[in-house]
Amino acid sequence: MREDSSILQSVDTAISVLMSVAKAPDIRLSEIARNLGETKPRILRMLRTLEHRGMVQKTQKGGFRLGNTIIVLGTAASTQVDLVRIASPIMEDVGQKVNETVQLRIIDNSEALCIAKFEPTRDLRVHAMIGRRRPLYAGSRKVLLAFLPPQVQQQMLPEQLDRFTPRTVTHRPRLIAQLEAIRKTGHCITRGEVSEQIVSVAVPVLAFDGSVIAALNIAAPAFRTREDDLQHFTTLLKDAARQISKGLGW
Amino acid sequence: MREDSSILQSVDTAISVLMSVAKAPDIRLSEIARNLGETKPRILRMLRTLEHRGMVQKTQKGGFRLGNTIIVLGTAASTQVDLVRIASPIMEDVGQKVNETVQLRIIDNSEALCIAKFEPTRDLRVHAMIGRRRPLYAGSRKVLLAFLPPQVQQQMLPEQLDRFTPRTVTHRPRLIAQLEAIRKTGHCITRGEVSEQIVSVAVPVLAFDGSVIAALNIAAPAFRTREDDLQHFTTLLKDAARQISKGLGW
DNA sequence: ATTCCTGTTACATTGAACGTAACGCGCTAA
DNA sequence: TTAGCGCGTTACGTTCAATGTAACAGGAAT
Repeated sequence: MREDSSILQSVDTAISVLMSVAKAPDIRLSEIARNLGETKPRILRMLRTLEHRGMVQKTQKGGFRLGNTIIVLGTAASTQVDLVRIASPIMEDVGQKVNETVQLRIIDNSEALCIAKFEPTRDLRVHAMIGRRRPLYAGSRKVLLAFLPPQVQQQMLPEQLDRFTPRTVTHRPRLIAQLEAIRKTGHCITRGEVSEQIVSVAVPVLAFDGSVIAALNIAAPAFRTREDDLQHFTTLLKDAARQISKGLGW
Repeated sequence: MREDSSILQSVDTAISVLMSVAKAPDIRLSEIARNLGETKPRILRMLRTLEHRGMVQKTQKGGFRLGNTIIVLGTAASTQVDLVRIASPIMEDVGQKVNETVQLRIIDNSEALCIAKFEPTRDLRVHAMIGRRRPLYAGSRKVLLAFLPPQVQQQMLPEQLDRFTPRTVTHRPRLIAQLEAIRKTGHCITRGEVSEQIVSVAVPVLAFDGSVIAALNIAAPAFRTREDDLQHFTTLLKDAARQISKGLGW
């Protein structure tokens, strides 16, 4: 684990502070310091600086939460990141049609990171959350792995494949075989690999150069999803992914 | 202009770099350095650090734009900042009813800052933008000034009140008189003070302690807005503001 | 071939950022 | 009441992280 010398430590830990506040609203100075293993004066200086720029703000209780500047930056980011900007209306469209949850996920730091979502208004639905990270090997998000060179796949996978449910694939050769199947069919259907009673269909989204940059998926409660629904989902997703890829210049 | 000693300069300018990227997508390293009056190696280190954490990312052209981490933080901020979280659905509701643009603005750094918006789908509509800053004295956003102590009002106003249109109020005593009227009626209607042919109605939003923390407004093209529409807007806005204030604990 | 941009690296200097220690304050418990 | 413990905060002397300078390589335009 070589620390890159061209990284500014104070900026880096200021970002860590920001992430701490994002994760736990109303968090206190001391707790941030404890979590990050830093001294209180240091974190105090960080928070003062961040507050001065509106990145965080004090709450009535004396804790901290994210500030207005972050909202402004976040809005700007949504229009700047091509993938999110282009995919959002298309995801909305698919979501309305199937009345189920749609998510867009990318590989980030050897994990799957949700960067856009659509949730239907019905009472019982699969919950999705922008910013949530999950392992790459469990659930339909494994499409993200499928089209990578085998060597890179290995780097992305942890030593140990943790089990979430009885259906989680923790056997490496079995996973490799599944990836092969995904490459053949161009999509991935999983049932209850991460949460019981949830089925998910995912397809890859291609970047301008033809590489896989994201996975687009529909997740739904198993009890109301029949086999022909899954076929329908797959068709819709493949079409949507094609539109997104086209928007990205592929 | 004393520089506060408890502010970390490298973090502070890293935030400035972030703002530069937000303002101008695809901006290049050299341009950021030029705009901020910093050296290239310094900005290079900033960008490397920010990129390493996903706050910015390189574009195909070699420039920089905001990254995925900012999207994640922005989403978290929207749920953490009470004002935005509570106001959003209410604004949506008002916007649907009147089929015109609704905005929520706060005072930030002696300017009005838009932190939430609703835009109707119709072709001709008033454009709104989260993050846009405008002077406090022009247009219906002057409600933000109306309920401040006179001394603070003076601090918020620039030396010179710039003119946007023939209708912009640049005469200080006239502005003071208008603020008095706003305090009496509890709302503000302006016509073409910032852009010709746009009318705007705004009401104050009260925080948990009864202070004015935001202005909620509807902006519409003048030609399709009759006098009784404005009355209708005012009624809706006052009701919406009351709901938001209640949600904030007032 | 020359000029003028980029982005980048190397390195010696220095002051910004650091940790330690101590403080005041508001709790809760004794 | 007193003691204890957590909080946020301040002051200060030390030090190494961050800095600017200078020089470099590559590309585009002249």
